[in-house]
Parts: sequence; structure tokens; C-alpha cells
Amino acid sequence: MSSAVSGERVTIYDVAQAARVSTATASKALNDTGRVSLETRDRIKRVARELGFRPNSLARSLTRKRSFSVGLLTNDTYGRFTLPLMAGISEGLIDHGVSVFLCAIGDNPDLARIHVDAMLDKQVDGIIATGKRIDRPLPVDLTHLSVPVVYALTAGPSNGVTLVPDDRQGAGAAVRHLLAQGRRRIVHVTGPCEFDVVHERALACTQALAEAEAATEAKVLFGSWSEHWGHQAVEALWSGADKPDGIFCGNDQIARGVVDALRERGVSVPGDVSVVGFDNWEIVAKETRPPLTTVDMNLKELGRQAGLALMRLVNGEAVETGVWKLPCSLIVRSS
Amino acid sequence: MSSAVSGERVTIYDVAQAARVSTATASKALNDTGRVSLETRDRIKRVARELGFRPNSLARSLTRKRSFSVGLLTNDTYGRFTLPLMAGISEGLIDHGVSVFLCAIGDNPDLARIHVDAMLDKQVDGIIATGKRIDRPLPVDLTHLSVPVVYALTAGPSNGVTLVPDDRQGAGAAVRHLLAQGRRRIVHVTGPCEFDVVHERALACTQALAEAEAATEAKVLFGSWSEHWGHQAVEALWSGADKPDGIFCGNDQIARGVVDALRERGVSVPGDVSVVGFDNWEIVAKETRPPLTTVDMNLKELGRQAGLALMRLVNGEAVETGVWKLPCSLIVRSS
DNA sequence: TCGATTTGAGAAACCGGTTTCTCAAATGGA
DNA sequence: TCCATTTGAGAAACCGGTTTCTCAAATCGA
Repeated sequence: MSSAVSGERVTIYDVAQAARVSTATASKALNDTGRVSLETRDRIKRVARELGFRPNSLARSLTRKRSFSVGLLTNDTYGRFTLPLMAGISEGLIDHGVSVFLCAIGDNPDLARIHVDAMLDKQVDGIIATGKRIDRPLPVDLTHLSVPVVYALTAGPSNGVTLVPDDRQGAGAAVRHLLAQGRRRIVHVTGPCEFDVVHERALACTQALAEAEAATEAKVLFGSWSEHWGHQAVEALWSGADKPDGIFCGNDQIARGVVDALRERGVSVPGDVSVVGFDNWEIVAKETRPPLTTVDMNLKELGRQAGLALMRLVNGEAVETGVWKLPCSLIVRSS
Repeated sequence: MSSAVSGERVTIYDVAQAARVSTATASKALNDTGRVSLETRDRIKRVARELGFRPNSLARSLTRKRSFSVGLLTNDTYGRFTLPLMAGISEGLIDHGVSVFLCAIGDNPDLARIHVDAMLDKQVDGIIATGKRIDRPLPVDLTHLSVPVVYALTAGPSNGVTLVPDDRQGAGAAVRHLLAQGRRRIVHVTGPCEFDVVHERALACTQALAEAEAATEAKVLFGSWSEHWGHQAVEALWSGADKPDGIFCGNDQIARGVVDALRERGVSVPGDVSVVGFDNWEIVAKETRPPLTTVDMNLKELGRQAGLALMRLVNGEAVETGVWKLPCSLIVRSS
């Protein structure tokens, strides 16, 4: 416990001297490797503890050729997806003594290149690439790096490891929830059709409805990812005949717009119409009146898995390539 | 350009050999230090470029005792404040070749300790502490570390360097904007009174109103940081006499609630009442109908400054201690 | 009891750079 | 022309660890 405020850091040399052994023996004792008697080993460990010895990670990395740090490259400026992911990665890796360099590269290829080079110079053991769109790659090529790369929430090469939420399963759960509420006239109000996830989710809607024999094809309205579009969609739907009794929205902001618009029209949620969102962006979903039932992509868990997958690659273990789809969870609130 | 796909990394030894000099000379040439003839220097640099030499940052750090990496400790799980800050720090430091380790520690002191130790083992040059509340410290003591620490958006020790937005100036600008719109019956709807910033901003309101001789004291309603509170506040205000014609809100979510509630009551914004928010959380502010005029805390710039201040400390330069208040900007939209 | 094997520990090389110190050659001044 | 100074470059030590190799002492088997 002592350790004292000895200005300078305690090195393994100090420990060796205090324990009257060579640095070689000290190193072996502390790492539980090599031939050292139990007695000596314990003594060295005790001395190290007393001196408050903490090995210099840089020196260790130099010989071990493992820096115990990884890089996280992100595209996402708001941090809405990145921070939960980051938290998961960090949580999964801290047990391995691994720290995470975060680089916000925006959409700037030059900046991305600079950051990637900086990471490689710092000898990161691997890189996790993440973005805000699953169907778009980052503005930098990571395929010929000397370190393994894992892709999360962004497009990766087909022979790489890519982790994404299972949009289809999530959307299916949302629609089945609406069906379970007795809703039959279900509409999907979603984002721009340029997004792959939009199609995935629409497809899942159709499948879920078909399974329940509620409809042969889901009615889908494409728009933008905004609250404003939620309002517009309700206006369009309620100006026609055949008004829906269940609405599944492409994200929580659209759902928020939909719920607000319905309330303004005097339509009761969930009395007359049930609404389900997507993302479980708590700050939106919980503040909606009534609080929004929505799909959570379990980004933290996804981050954890991405981190662990990267570690396996770093350790040379086999990892199944391709796209891993991780399950989403339905968060049932009052809408 | 060649460099080839030579599997292994190019070391300074390779460069030295190719240029027919010693590693000592190579190092001096590449770093523009020591005694080397211009001719030799150029040749070595050219060879290094041709071979695609990139110095191993770990090895360099070991001798230089500078790792060119810093740690960012954060409390904020949503990342709403952290990511803009992070982007600013990163932007300010990448020119210095410095990378940032991000650690999300939540409110867990043990986790915080583990992360701090991990950073120190990795020989970070310094640490930036950030949180979601300016009047609360992180759950870990950073005062006796061997590396300099800068605090941003979180409470630091009085002899430390702390950067925060100038809430008073920002709030003053907001109120003066309302006054300039011809508003005189101004109310401040804000968060819980346990927050220091709440008082700072309230005080600034009073001052601004006093300067304009519009009132001797600002009317302030304390509540929570939610949209819901915005609704409640409007209900309370409109059920009494003396309805306001200008509302300055403690954050954009409250403002959002206020604007929605006013619209539901048929009160025109900005026709009858002007509303100003705080935070410029674009995803809320831009989606409000009408788009919200609000105060931006310039977090990215704050991050940049924090990073640069830390660098100065690392380089042993003098840095003024105490609380630095950085200016906020009023973002004028339609409310 | 004696040679063969195992054990414990240290010397030294190494990782990939930086830096100090040394020294021969080139230059300068008288 | 001769000595003092400057210049350019390399040898070697170093940063703080890890790892291989060596070797004397202890243990083992016959």
C-alpha cells in the first residue's frame, strides 16, 4: 500500500532491485511465465505490490507487438449511434486491458486517412469501423490494412466481419405486436427508399402481415426521417378512406410526429390507433405522449460483440465472416 | 511511392541500410535535429518516402516520454455533449499528432479508477475530464495524477483549468433578443433549481431585464428538463393573468414543449409570443414548428480549446488556472 | 556413488526508435 | 604551412519492458 509519492514512476528495475533478483526473473514472476520458484514469485509479487509497480504499457507493447488498444472510426457526428456502441465496445474490452481510440472522421476522406495512419503508427491491434448508415461504407478503404477490421453499423467488404441489428426481426416483432393488439389495418410510415434498412423493414412488415393473413402486402409510405414527415403522413392517411388502426414507423422521430398529429386530430393513441417506433431513442420515445412503444437495436450489446469479435481476430482465432444480424428488442410502452 | 507489399513494417533500420547510413543519422535526418549535411538529410528523407517508412509511435514514445495520446473521461451516456466536445478536441489535437482515448465511465467510481489506471499505464500525456453537469465532479479524484488534467463541462478543483460555456452571457443574449423583438413581459422557464447553471441563467435574465428597465426581477419557473414541463409551464402561465409575450427556456426540450403547448392553445409563435431555447440541439430545435431560436454553447470550439490548453500544460507552458467561460452564440431561427 | 536430467535464476539480446559521446576529416585563421 | 575549430557521421547507451540462452546447483535414476 505504501508506494510513497516518489515523483518518478516505479519500473521493473526498481522491483527487481528491491527483491534482490534480476529484471528477467521479476518479469517472469509478475507474468506467471518461465521458471521461477513459487517462493521467489510470491516475494517479487509482494514487493511489486508494495512499491505500487505498474508496468509501462508502451515498453511492453514494443516487445509483445500488441498495443492493447484499438481504434474506433466513426462517421456519425451526433453520436446517437456511436456512443452506445462505444460504451459496449469499451465494456467488452476493458476486461482485456484494451483501450479505445475514438476518431470522428465525418465524411472527409483525407481526415479519415490521417486518423487511420495515426492509429496504425500507434500500433493499434485492430480497428472497428462504424457509421450512421448500414448501406454506405466509410470514406476510406480499410481492406488492405495490416490489422484486422470489424464493421458495425456500416457497410463492409463481403469477406469481412460486419455486425448490424436484425432489422427484419425487429420490424417483424413490431408488426406482430400491433397484430396482437387486434390491429389489422396496418401502415408502415418510414424513411427515404434509398436506405436499405427501409426495404428490409418494409419486407418484414409484408411477411408478418402475410403470416397473420391480415394482408398480402403491407402499405408503405416512404418519406424522410423527420417528425415533420410523421405529420404529413397522418394528414395523407386521414384524408383518404380506409384509415389505419396501427402504424409502424421507421424511427422514433417519425413516430413522434405521427402521435402528435393524431392527438391534434383528436384520434386517441392507443385507443383508436396503436403506434410503434424504431430506435428506442429514449429522449424522444419517453417524452412522447403517450410514451412510445418502440424497437431497441441493442447497440450496446452490438458494440460488445464487435469488440469481442475484433479480439478474436487479433488473437488469430477463426471468426465467421459475413454479416452478423443481432436481435432487436421490442420495448413496450403505452402507445 | 513504391513501398511494395512487403508484409513487415519498414523500420528506421531498413531506411538507414537503404541510405547507407547508421540509424542514428537516419533518425537525426528525419527529425531535422543533430548534425547532418543537407545532402545526406535529403537522401535519407527520399529513401524513407520511397520505402513508405512510418515511425513506430510506441518506440518513439518510450524514449521521448511523450505518448502523443490523451484520455477523455466522460460521464455522459447519451453523448449529447460528449460527441461535439470530442470532435473539437480531436480536431484541435490531430495537428499535433495526438489521438484521444475515450472512456465512458458512467457514475461508477471503480470503473473510473480502472480506466484512469489503464490510461496512465498507456502513458497518456494528459487527461480531459468531462461530464453532463458543470456543478458536479466526476466520481474519481484526478488531482494527484502525474499528468496534467483539464476539466470541461464538469466541476474541477479551484487550482485546475476548467472550461465551461458562459451561461450568463448566453442567457443575456437570449433575453436581449426577446427585448429586441419588442417583448417586455418575459418569463424564464427552466430546469431544477439544484443546477448551478439554472441560477446563472436566471441571474442573467434579471440583469438583462434591469438594463433594459423592463423589470426589476425576472419571473422564473423552475421545473424539470423535459418537454412535459414545458407544457405544464404554459398551462400555469396561461391560467393566470398577465400572460407573457416572451419565453426564454432553460433547454430546447422545454422550449419544444412550450411551443407545442402554445400551438395547441392557438397562441401564435412568434406572432403573439417569442420563444428562445438553450443548447441548439439541432435535432430538436430544427424540428420544432416553427424552428427554434436558441443558444448554442459552441461545444466543439470548447473542446478544441480544452485540447489546446491541455497541450500547453503538457509542454510545460503556463496556463491560467480557474474557470474559463467561453462565449455562447445565439442561433436565430423563426420562433 | 556417479552421471543424466531438471530446476531456478541471471546475462544478454531484443523491440524500434532517440540521444549523447566520440572521432576523423574538413575548414579556418595566423 | 601548421594548429585550432567546426562539421558530419557512427558507435553505443538508453527508454522499460520481454524472451532466449546459458549455467551452476539440486534432484533423480540406476
